Parts: sequence; C-alpha cells; structure tokens
Amino acid sequence: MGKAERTRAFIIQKSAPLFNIKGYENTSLSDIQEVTKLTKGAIYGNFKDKNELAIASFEYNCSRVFSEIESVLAEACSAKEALLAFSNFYVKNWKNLSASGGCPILNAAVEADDSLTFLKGSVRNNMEYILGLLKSTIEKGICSLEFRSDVHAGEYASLIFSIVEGNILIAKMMNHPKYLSIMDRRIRLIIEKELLR
Amino acid sequence: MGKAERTRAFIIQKSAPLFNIKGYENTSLSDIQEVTKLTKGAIYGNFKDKNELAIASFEYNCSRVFSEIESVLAEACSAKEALLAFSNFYVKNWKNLSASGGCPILNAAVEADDSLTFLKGSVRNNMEYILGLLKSTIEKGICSLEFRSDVHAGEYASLIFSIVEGNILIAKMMNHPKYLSIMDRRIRLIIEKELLR
Amino acid sequence: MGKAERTRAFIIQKSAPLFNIKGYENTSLSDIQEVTKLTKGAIYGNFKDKNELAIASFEYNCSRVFSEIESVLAEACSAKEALLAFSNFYVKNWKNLSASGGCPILNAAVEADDSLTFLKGSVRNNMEYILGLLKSTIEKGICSLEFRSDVHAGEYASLIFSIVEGNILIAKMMNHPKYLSIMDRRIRLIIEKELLR
Amino acid sequence: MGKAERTRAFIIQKSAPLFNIKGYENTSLSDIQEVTKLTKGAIYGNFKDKNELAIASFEYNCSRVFSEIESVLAEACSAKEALLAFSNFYVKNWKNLSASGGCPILNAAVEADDSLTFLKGSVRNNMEYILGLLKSTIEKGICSLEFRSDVHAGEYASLIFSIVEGNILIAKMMNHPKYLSIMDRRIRLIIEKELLR
DNA sequence: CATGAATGAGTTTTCATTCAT
DNA sequence: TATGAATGAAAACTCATTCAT
Repeated sequence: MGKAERTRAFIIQKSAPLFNIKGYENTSLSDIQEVTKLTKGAIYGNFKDKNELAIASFEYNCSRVFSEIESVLAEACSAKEALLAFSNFYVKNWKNLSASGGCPILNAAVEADDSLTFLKGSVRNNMEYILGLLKSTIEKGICSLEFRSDVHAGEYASLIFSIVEGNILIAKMMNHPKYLSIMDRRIRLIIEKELLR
Repeated sequence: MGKAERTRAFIIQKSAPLFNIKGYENTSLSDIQEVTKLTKGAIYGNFKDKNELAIASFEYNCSRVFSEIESVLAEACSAKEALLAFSNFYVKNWKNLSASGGCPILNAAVEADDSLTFLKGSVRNNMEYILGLLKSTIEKGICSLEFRSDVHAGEYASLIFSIVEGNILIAKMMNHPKYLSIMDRRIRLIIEKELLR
Repeated sequence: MGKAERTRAFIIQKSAPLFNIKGYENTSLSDIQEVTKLTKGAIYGNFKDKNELAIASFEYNCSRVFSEIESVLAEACSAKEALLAFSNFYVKNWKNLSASGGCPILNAAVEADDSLTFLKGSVRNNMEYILGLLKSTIEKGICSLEFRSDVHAGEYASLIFSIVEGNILIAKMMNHPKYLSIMDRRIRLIIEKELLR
Repeated sequence: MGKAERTRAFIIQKSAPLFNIKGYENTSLSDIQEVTKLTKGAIYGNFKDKNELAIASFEYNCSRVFSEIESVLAEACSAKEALLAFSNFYVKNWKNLSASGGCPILNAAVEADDSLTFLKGSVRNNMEYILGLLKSTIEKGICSLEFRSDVHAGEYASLIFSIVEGNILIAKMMNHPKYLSIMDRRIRLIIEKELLR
C-alpha cells in the first residue's frame, strides 16, 4: 500500500464515524480537518470532492459492519445458527452501534433517497449486498435440506432485514433495547416455524 | 383564526413537504422563502427560529399521516380489519408517500437521533403516539374477545410498526413496491396465526 | 397632559434607562417594545423614528440628573457648599448611576461624536447646560465676594466637570469608588486654594 | 512574518481606525470588507469572530498611542518634563487624534462597560497600563529627589489621566481645543505646586 | 387612530472548493 | 504532492420602518 493509499485510508477511517453520527450533509470539511488533523489540500488531494469522501466513508462504514456479520455467519455451523447469529449480532452490538451513529445503511438510506442522490447508488448496492448475504444463507439452508424447499429465500431475507432495521430505528429513538429482543424472538420464531423443516 | 395564525399555518403547510423530502438540516430558509413566496422577516415573525418551524412542520407531517390512519382505523369493523387497514394504508399510499419524501417518522427519527437533537422529543412523542394507536387497536381486539387474551399488545404494536418502517425503507431505496406486499402478507399472517383466537 | 403626551412620556421613561445602559445604537426597537409592552405602531405613532426617541430619551436621562443636581445646588447656602455638593452628588450616587449605565452625557458624547451625529446637537446643548450651571454657581460666588474676583468662572467650570467625567470613567471601568474620592478631594482643594478669597 | 500574520496585521491596521471612529458595535464586517478589500472568508480565516478582531483592533489603537507616549516620556530629561510632555502630546496631536476617532481608551471604555463586555478585560488592562506608566514616571521623580517624597504616585497618576480624558471628551464634543490648554495648564500647575520639591 | 404582519436590506458566520506557493 | 490562505455563495437571523386593516 503506497503512501497516497495509506493517507486515503486514514482519512476514510477517521471521517467515517463522523459521517454516520452527524449525517453526510451535516458533516463539514472542517469537521473532517479537525478529526484527521490534515489540511484541506491533503483531503482534496485524495478525494475529488466531499461527495467522493462521503461515499467512501459510507462504504467503509458498511464494510465494517459487513465483515463482522460475515465472520459471524461463517462461524455458524448451520443456516439456522447463522440467521440467529445475524440477529444476535445487533442485540450484542447495540451499544457500540448506537454510540457510533447506528446502522449506516439505515442512516444513509434516509439521507440519500431524496437529497443526497449521489449516495443512492452506493446505498442500493450495499443494501443489495446484505440482502444477498441473507438470501444465500437461507439458500444454503435449503440446499442442505435444513430448511424447507418451498421457502422463498429472497422474501425471507428482506423480511428479516426489515425487522432488524425497523427495530433498530425504534430502539434508537426510544433509547430502549427491549425492541431488539422483540426482534430477536421474532426472527427465531420465523426460523423455527417457517424455515426449518 | 387570526391573520398570524393563518400565515403560520400557511408557512407550515408549504414547508412541511420540503422538510420531509430534503431533510430538516438540508432545508434552508431560502427554500422556505421560495416555496411560501414570503420574506424571511415574515417567516421569523411567525416562528422564533428555524428549529421551531422544523418541529411544527414535522408535527404537521405526522398529523397528516396520523389523521388518515385514524380514519382508516375508525372505519374498520373489527380489530383484524383495523390492523389490515393500517398495513394496507401504506400499500395503497406508497406512491404519494414516496413522492412526498416517505414516512416522516422514519426520516425525522434518523436525522434527530444524533444531530438534530431539538427534534428528538417530538419524534419520540409521535412514535409513541402511533405505537399507542396500534396497541389500543390490539387491546380492543382482546377486549372484544376477537384476539387471544394472552397477546402482548405493546409488543405486537411495535412489531407491526417495525415491519412497516423496515419495509418502507427497503421499498424506497430499492424503488420497488414488492417489499410492501411482503410487509402486508406478513402482518396478515401475524394477525391470523397469532392474534385471532 | 393629553393621552398622546402621556404615552410619549411613558415610552421615554421606559426607554431612557435602556439607551443609557446598552447605548443608543445597540438598543433596538424590539428592546423598546419589550420594555414598554407597546406595539410598533404605538411607538412610531409618537415618534417619527428611532432617532427622535433616542434624542428624547437622552434628554430625559440628562434632565433626571440635572434636576437632582439643581436641587442639590439650590440647597447649598454658599458657592463653596454648592460646588462641594455637586462633587458629592456623584460620590453618593455612584452605585445608582453606575447601575443605570453611568453618566448619560459621557455615554452619549462618545457615541455621538462620530457615528450618531444626529445626537450631537443635543449632547452639546446638554453639556453646555451643565457647564453653564457650574459657571453661574462660580459667578455667584464671585458676586457675593465669596470667591476671588479674578477667577475665570468658565474655565473652572469646565475643569471641575472634566475631573468629574474623567474619574467617573476610570471608576466605572476599574469598578472602584476610590477614584471618586480622589475627584472629591481635588475639587475641594481647588475651591479652597484657588476660588475662595 | 508568515503570510497569515501579515494579512492579520493588515486587517487590524485597516480596521482599527474604523472601530475607533464608528464604535465597535457599529462597525460591520461589510465595513471591514470594504476597507480591506478582502472577502469575509479571508477575514474569518484570520479571526475567529468579530469580537476577536475588535479586541485586536482596540489593542492596536492603544499600542499606537502608547508607543508614541512612551517615546515622548523616554525623551524627557526629568520627571517634570515627562509629565508635561505627556500632557503636551494630547495638545499637539489633538487634530490627528480627533480625526481618527479620539482616545481609544475613552471610546472603548464607554462601549465596553455595559454592552460589549468581551472588551472589558482588554480595556481595563490598557487603562491600567497607562496609569502604570504615569505612576512609574512620578515614582522616578520621587526617587531622583525631583518630586516630594510624600507624593502619592498612584493618585496623581489617575488624577492626571482623568483630567486628560475629561478634557478630551469636552474638547471633542465642543469641537474646541481651548479645553486642552486648560488641561495642559492644570497639569503644569499640579506638577509645579504639588509634585516638585 | 392603533395594530401587528410584513418588508427588504442588513447582520454575523460557515460552507465546499481552489490555487499560488 | 502538500499547504493553507483566499474565495464567493449561502447560511440563519435581526433590523428599523411601513401600511393594509
């Protein structure tokens, strides 16, 4: 990794939490300057504009969450365990996630839909990515005969994801983790009553 | 209604969609000036600052949705019908809702949690209000012996709401209504399999 | 006194302290509205503009001080006593004067000299008035053979006034009354060594 | 001196007379923009806000006067000559001083006492500085046996300064230098009759 | 005649971005 | 390549004043 790439990575790593907490619009280059201790020139030398940095930071935020989720899914020894581990990931990491601004996909999706349109493509890709992750987990369960063969993997993937996002939203605003346990129980129920043979 | 109150209402009515579409931070007083064709002074004569207008607009946005939901709930002749109507409301109004920025609670909740803290109280109140609406609908179903007596009304209220919000998020970002039909079917399933006697 | 005149007097009476404390430029019509609990229209109905009110308030502030000084001078049974009473007036009233913004002539003179030129004439008149008051007090002392006949009344009047204003300035900024006692002793010394026969 | 420091100094140098003439409150950033031919951003790049610039300008205004006074005091070959030179400085420079807004300490003291409180500390320091200058001049005269040993240096310092400030005020408002000659004669008298052995 | 809603030019300040060094 | 001073447009907000009601 060359120096330029290291600087670029450094800027992203420092800015990403800020963007997730304050929002992409509301995070200024001065904020980024302060948190990186770099000059404007250094930042603009590595990113064409604030939008490029915002996208890179969003993708960094996602990748951080995704890599944890992927390792959690990989460690599971069955599709059921994998889905439960996915749900459990949010329960366990609620405090951290909440302190660092919440789910980056949720945040960026809301900001990107109408105003920060430049982010929209990236948000969509990342949402598709995590939906794909869940879908393929379910498909593996079907292939391995763990899950029923008539299960619509894509629909269950989006259903599970929607329950997660919806409850994260409520939990964050109400400042109470009970919604995450409702979420967790519901996902377990779905797995046991509808997915498992 | 005095002139001041009429102007105030007029400003809110014109600004509210803007706030929901562009976001509260990202909507400027110049935007509001343009959409109301009023001067800054006229706006500041009716609202102490932008925050007050933002809160009023958010509450207007909520009340618009809530009043429609309330009438839909009121028209239903059973608790089951009421909950189905609630879900159906989002399916039917998806285009309108989407065009006017999406669910105001979802939008405001994401913006308010970390940065626009002045909005937080109002968002919480409105979230509690709609959760309360759903909860009391379920409680009525329990009282009328339509729903099982061991149903935890509060948990089902937040579950249904989380499924709605989660799927609105995905549908908006993916620009596809199929997520709303998944949502609708899921809520129907919950009612039939878990709430009804 | 008609109603209009009473309202006018009321506005002046309420605004005058504000102008003296905050300065003429820095006192806004909103401040005046708040302190009088009147409407803009009521204020503009009684004064052509803010400048007219500022002048009237300044003159009210002066007249308040002057009438007290005049009564203090009138009570004195000799020219010496009168001048000492003049000096003593500032010593005694330091706290009140300081709390209500300090000497109105000092304040207005500084503001009026370059920027609030509309006030200049009035400030000059009032400064001349108080200098005249001191001068005629000294002249009375000369006529009554209490003071030496070769005393230049006008010069001693302005000298005494300058010592008063200079020490008020220092006392206010240093927040210490000792400068007023230096002033008082100096004026007494001048009277005894230079004015009295 | 780096570019930033040069620009900072340039802005101060251009703004300082404006602040002294128009007053600190009444000088706007647009005025400063015009007089410096710089953009608002350039000004805010060098000063955190208008207050910081106002303080810096006030101190520049003081330092200009002080350095002249100090050189005048340094050139004097006795304490008497020094005090006379101090007084004479105001007589000689009256036109210049008057044209550039008058004594900065007088102006700032009046503005700072109640409204521009952020300036108060600096005004106090500068007033203390010049009082200290006068006091140490008198003390040197005492040490060198030129002045009487029982002279209270601090009191005479503030007395002389008050006479200067008081007469500057009157001279400015009355637009007549005669008050400065009264001031000058009085200070000479005090030196000859009360300070000299 | 009094009201107070509205005006429009003004205020201070921050923004993303550029470019000579 | 990196610097950081400078830009210019835009931000939120306040002002003295007017005028339809």
